[in-house]
Amino acid sequence: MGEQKLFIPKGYRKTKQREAILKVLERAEYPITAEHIFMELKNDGIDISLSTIYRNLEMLTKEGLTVKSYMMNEDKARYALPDKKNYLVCEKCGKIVIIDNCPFDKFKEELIEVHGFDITGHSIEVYGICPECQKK
Amino acid sequence: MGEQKLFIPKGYRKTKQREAILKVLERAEYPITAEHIFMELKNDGIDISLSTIYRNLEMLTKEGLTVKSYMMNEDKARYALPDKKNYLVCEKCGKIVIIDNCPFDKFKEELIEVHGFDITGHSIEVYGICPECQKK
DNA sequence: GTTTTTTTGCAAATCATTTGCATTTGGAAG
DNA sequence: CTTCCAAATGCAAATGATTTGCAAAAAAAC
Repeated sequence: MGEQKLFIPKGYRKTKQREAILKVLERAEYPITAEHIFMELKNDGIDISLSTIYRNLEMLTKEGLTVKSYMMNEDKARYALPDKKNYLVCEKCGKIVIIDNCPFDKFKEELIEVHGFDITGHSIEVYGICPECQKK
Repeated sequence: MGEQKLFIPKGYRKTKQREAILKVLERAEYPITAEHIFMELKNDGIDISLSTIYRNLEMLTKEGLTVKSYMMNEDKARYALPDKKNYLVCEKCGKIVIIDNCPFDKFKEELIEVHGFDITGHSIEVYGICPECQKK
């Protein structure tokens, strides 16, 4: 199933902190914050410094292994593997649902044609009310 | 042409600072930062406090008159009128181009069907290399 | 094992954004 | 057009996420 193959990019060393961070990102179901990773690891009994987490997230993002994003009304960055980059957020309960078949791909061609850009990436965030909250 | 009709939302007072901020947002061609508004107004000879700008942007965003977003590799928020919400960013020169005919609308129905969300908003950010930078 | 270079942890520094509070202002009511 | 009060502003201080300097620890190289 959802097996990822996150690896430590070439040129960087393999450390237990680095691997632990990757593991948390792998099992996360949606974009998470640095603080979230910190807590998660604390639960796992792994002691790590927040700055190490930030430094690794910066590296991973630069290397394209993770994607950084911000959620509406939140002041902290979230990080996720690229396949969890597009998501729906429920404005009531905060539930986050990943958009699997990214609708964007179908528009890519159109955008290239209209604007002439060589497109390298994108990020889509959608807000709404989830089915459960609609019933209330 | 591009005439906007930004107004001060009902229940809020008309102040010269508020109007000045709205004016800057109207003439901006893409999402701008609070600092940008501050500078712009300083140039216009209008003296205003940064906190007033932040307070107004928060209000405008809450009222739906502006949209807040973050750009890749930037740590500060940007604000724009809703029609300038979706844009392309050149990774080389930083040029920003607004996506006029938002491709998203075509997917809205599909998303509603698949996830059952009642969709209230979205934001799309696309990265790439602009035509000029491609030539270099 | 020893050396070299990267990574980490800690504490202090940054920097965008927020907040408390006294003062000013808009505009409703008289 | 004066009076009055809530809303808005400015300033300085506080906040909170993220970054950074530096010495110690740990990888990979030798």
